[in-house]
Amino acid sequence: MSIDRRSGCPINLSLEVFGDRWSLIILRDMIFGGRRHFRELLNGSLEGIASNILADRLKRLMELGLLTKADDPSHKQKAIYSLTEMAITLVPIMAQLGAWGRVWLPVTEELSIRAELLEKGGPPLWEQFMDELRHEHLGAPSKTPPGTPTVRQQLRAAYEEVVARKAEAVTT
Amino acid sequence: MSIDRRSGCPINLSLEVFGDRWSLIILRDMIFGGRRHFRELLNGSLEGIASNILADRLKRLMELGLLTKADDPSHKQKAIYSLTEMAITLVPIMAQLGAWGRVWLPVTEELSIRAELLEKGGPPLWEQFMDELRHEHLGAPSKTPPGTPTVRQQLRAAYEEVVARKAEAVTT
DNA sequence: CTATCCGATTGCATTTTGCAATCAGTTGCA
DNA sequence: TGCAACTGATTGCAAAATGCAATCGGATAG
Repeated sequence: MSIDRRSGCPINLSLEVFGDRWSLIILRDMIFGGRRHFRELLNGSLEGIASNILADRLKRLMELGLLTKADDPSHKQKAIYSLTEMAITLVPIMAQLGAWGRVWLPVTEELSIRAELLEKGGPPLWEQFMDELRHEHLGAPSKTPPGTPTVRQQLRAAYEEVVARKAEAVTT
Repeated sequence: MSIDRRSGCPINLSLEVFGDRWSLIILRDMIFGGRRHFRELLNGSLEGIASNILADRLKRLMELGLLTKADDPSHKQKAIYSLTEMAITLVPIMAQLGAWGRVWLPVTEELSIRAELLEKGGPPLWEQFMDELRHEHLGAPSKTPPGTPTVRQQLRAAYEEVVARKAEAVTT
């Protein structure tokens, strides 16, 4: 499978890669949610993707060079999906999409806190995050000093904090 | 028409707005190509959009608050479409999409030179461009000093330069 | 032995898209 | 006045994509 190439315009070609309702959602869950397995992506996604669509998109994203698949050594039937450098460099796009959506669309606070953190951190934080993803998915040596909290930890902590605050607001 | 709201995630909601093959192409032609009329969008797009799809997307983008429509005083049948602030703030997303596509996809040089210029100019150039779009589409006073070449002029000049150089390469 | 989990695949109904033809009203020109 | 060209669309129809539920054979845990 390859893209249609309706034109050689970079924006058009980018849209041909992930200008559909699911490809970028899957990549979002892998990048920000840390999901690597079929079932994690199937059941973990808030939006409820169908299994046939998920299978099709994973295949497509592999053929386009955004993902790779490998056997999970812990389980003969499990496949583990990894992001390629091509997919990791989508982080700035994700950050901008999140920032725009947060301003203009009816987002929920729990889910937009990550976009806010990513926006506030700016390009340096994006770089740190991409470095971590290269470490996780490509086995690259991490350049961040030991002891530094990972971006994913920060994102998770920010999310938990909002959820806890909301729960408290209900009980009081 | 409103979006489905499969989830309150900013990235998901952004995708629900322009996660299809045409909406962002139309906005690209309006933003970078300066097109404001139905026929300009129909015939000018490199990708060849069908008229029914164009009509549908224009309607949808209006309902979502990204475009407005007004009568063209010069012609009783002409409609002129304008970008809203919501659409103008897509410029950073367009820039990132273009930058990513330029690196990873088989873009043509003529069409990617604009993405390159936008990338090199960075956020300050994006801001200047958005200011110009607010002037053109919203009637806002322009903050750029008189005499400064507009971003669209720069984009056009860069494009012409590449085309001319290519033509020369053929004849020599 | 069996219930559960694994990554998918199948069949089918619904929705979206692509394409060509066409619409009624407006305009420019002879 | 007449007529061709142009305006923003709309219609009908075929093809493709999507959504949904059920199911597959193999692997694993108890």
